Amino acid sequence: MNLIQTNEIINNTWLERPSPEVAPDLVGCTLVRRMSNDQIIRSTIVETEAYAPGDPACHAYRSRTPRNAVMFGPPGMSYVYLIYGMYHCLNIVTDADGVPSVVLIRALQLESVPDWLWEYIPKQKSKPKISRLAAGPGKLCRLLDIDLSLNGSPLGVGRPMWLEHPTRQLQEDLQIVQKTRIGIRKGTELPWRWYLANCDAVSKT
DNA sequence: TTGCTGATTATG
DNA sequence: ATAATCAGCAAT
Repeated sequence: MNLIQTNEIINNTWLERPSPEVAPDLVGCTLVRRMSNDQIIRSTIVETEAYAPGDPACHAYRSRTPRNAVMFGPPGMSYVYLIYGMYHCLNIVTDADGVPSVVLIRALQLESVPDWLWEYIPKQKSKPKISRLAAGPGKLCRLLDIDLSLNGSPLGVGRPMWLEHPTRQLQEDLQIVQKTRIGIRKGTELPWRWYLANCDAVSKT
C-alpha cells in the first residue's frame, strides 16, 4: 500500500482544536521535512499522543516555564524538547493561542530512504529495516535531524517542516487504534494514543 | 547549589 | 534489566 500521495497542506485553523481531537486526525497525514541540504523527506505519521491542559503528564501541567513556553503559543508551531539527555521529541502545537495543547509524533513510516540519509543513522549491531528507522519519538527526530533549533518554529511550506492531509479516500480507509499513552508515569489512564493498525513502525507495548 | 527525574533507546 | 546522559525543576 502506498501511503504517500498528493496532498493538501494542513493549515493552522485545522490545528486549532484540542489535541485529543487533532491527534487521531494526524495519523495518516504526511510530515514533510526539508533537511539542511534542501532535500525533502516525506513520511507518514503512524502513531501520535495528545497532551492537554489538566493532564498531569503534560509538560505545562504545573505552570508556564521557559521549556514549555511554545506549548502556550498559537497552533502550527513545533514544540521540540530534549528527553533523557540524549533524544529529542517532536510535538505539533494545537488548540487556541494561550492553551497548552500538543500532539507528540511517536512514529513515522518512510516510503524510501535516500543513500545520503543513512549518515543520520548510527552504526548498530544489525542494520534496521526501513520500517523501523523512525519507530519511536527519539528515533524519528534523530533520523530527520530535528533538535532544539526547531523548537518554536512555525510549520509551513518552504519552512523546515510542514504537514499535509492524505486524500479523503485514504483517510477513510485507515484503521486507527486508540489506546492509553506509553512511557509516562502520570495520566496513564487517559486513552490519548492513536496508531495505525498493522503498522511495523508503531511501538510494540 | 544539589539531587533527582524523565513523553527514550540499544544492548545483555 | 540497565547504561547512556543532561536540562529542568524542586528542595536545600
